[in-house]
Amino acid sequence: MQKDPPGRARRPARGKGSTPAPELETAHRPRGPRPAQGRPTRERILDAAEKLFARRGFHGGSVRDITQDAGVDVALVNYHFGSKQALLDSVLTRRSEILNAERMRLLQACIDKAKPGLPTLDEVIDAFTHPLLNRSGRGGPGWKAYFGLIAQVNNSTEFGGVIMTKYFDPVVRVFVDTLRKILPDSDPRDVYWCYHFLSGALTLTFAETGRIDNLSGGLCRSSDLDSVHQRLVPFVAAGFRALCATPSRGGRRSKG
Amino acid sequence: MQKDPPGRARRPARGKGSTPAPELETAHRPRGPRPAQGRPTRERILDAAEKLFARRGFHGGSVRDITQDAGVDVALVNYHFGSKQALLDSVLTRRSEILNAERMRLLQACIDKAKPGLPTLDEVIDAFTHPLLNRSGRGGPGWKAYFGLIAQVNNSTEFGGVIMTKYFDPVVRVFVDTLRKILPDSDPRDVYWCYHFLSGALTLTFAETGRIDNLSGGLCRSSDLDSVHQRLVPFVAAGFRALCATPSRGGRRSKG
DNA sequence: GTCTATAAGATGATAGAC
DNA sequence: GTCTATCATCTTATAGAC
Repeated sequence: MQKDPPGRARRPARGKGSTPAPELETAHRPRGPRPAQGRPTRERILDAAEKLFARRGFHGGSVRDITQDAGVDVALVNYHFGSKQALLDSVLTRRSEILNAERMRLLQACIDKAKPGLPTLDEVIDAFTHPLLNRSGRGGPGWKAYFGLIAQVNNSTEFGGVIMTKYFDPVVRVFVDTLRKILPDSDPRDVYWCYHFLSGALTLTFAETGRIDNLSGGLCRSSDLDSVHQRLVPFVAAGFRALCATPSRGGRRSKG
Repeated sequence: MQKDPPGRARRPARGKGSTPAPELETAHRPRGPRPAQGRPTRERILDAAEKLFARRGFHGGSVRDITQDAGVDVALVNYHFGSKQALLDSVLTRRSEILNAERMRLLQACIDKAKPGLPTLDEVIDAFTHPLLNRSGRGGPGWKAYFGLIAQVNNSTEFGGVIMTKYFDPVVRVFVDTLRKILPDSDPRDVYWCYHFLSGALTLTFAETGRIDNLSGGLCRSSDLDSVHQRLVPFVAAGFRALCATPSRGGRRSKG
């Protein structure tokens, strides 16, 4: 139920092929000060929004901060995206599509490789986590910021349920279904809760808060995502095996 | 280095015994409209802040929203706490002290019980997680909101490192030290990372976003914290065992 | 597509009466 | 300890010139 911006197109049509040539300073541009660096305004805004939303949250990063960081005019957020909320949506969409495609590709690859059998638990968990941790660690500052934002969204009462569901759960369903095939005796509820634990452990990693650095006296570094990945996969796999190897009807382990 | 509020005490002295009697409407109060329900203004503000910070984040919950929800005047936040940031600090302190005390008590109890041996992994993890999940599930709406806030703070780039360290790491250190005694052959880095995974899985649970409800088609409910606890302890314990049973020098499992 | 200018209201914080 | 009133600034968003 968003207010409809009167008398103007919400999203200007944009042929994907018509991306402006990356020239720096040419002849006569009407007035524009900074479509600079050959990066289109739209992308500049997305980059800055990603960075500031990650740093200070959706409410903490203002449209003014964002446009200032992007080096473009304040009004251009509303011109290109329609509203601040719609800007957040665009930020999340941009990279989630890339990630979802890669995750599906990797999952399918390890399923195919194992045929006519099934892939191992570790292989599937790896296909699910590696695209994310790898890009956060090696994809550059944009990806790093994106995952920092995901970390906050996932744990947010306000956004967690809707946004994560919308952008990631289609792929998560395929992932969970595969896991259930590998763990045929499991109670489906156990599998879902194990996925939940994986999600929490993974997204806290994205936040790179530096807490573990302090806690461990420098032994561990938040930014060392390879070390995390090396450990996250066997940690989670062991958890899945502990809970999902048996049917566990009627509740496990009552306490007290 | 916060600005020093000129010419006024930042925190008015407050004898703990002098809590006003819980009368509803008596004779002649000078002008006050709502110290109502026998709940002191300070507490009313803390309750409302907790609720709104949990719902919309620190930046998303305004001082005006908070005081309106508390039914008190806007100016009273600055009178009682000095600033919005200081209000957040007070919100976090209030319940963390209770939790830390209970966690230490439970941990010590299971250490004593096991003497001259050591407690089990499951017992220690239970002592660490049960006070939180139990209060979130049965402590009432104030506790529920508090943990929702913790969920966001833990995954926040802005606050995660400083705030979690300040309020919880003293107890976490004791916890980790105990775990290392139980897992004498482990690489300390593995133990820290396992704690990190536990922290992520636990705090995502606090957020109760409803995502798992949707994903599981209603099989799991975010609000069913007993089910989570039942599974979290063995999940995490299995993860610890998988990683921390061996010294693992020189990095485990290289991938590709 | 980008700019200037501004609307219309929200924000954190303070001074001073009571 | 609580109120009224207000400050100075920031907020998202829009209208219209170029």
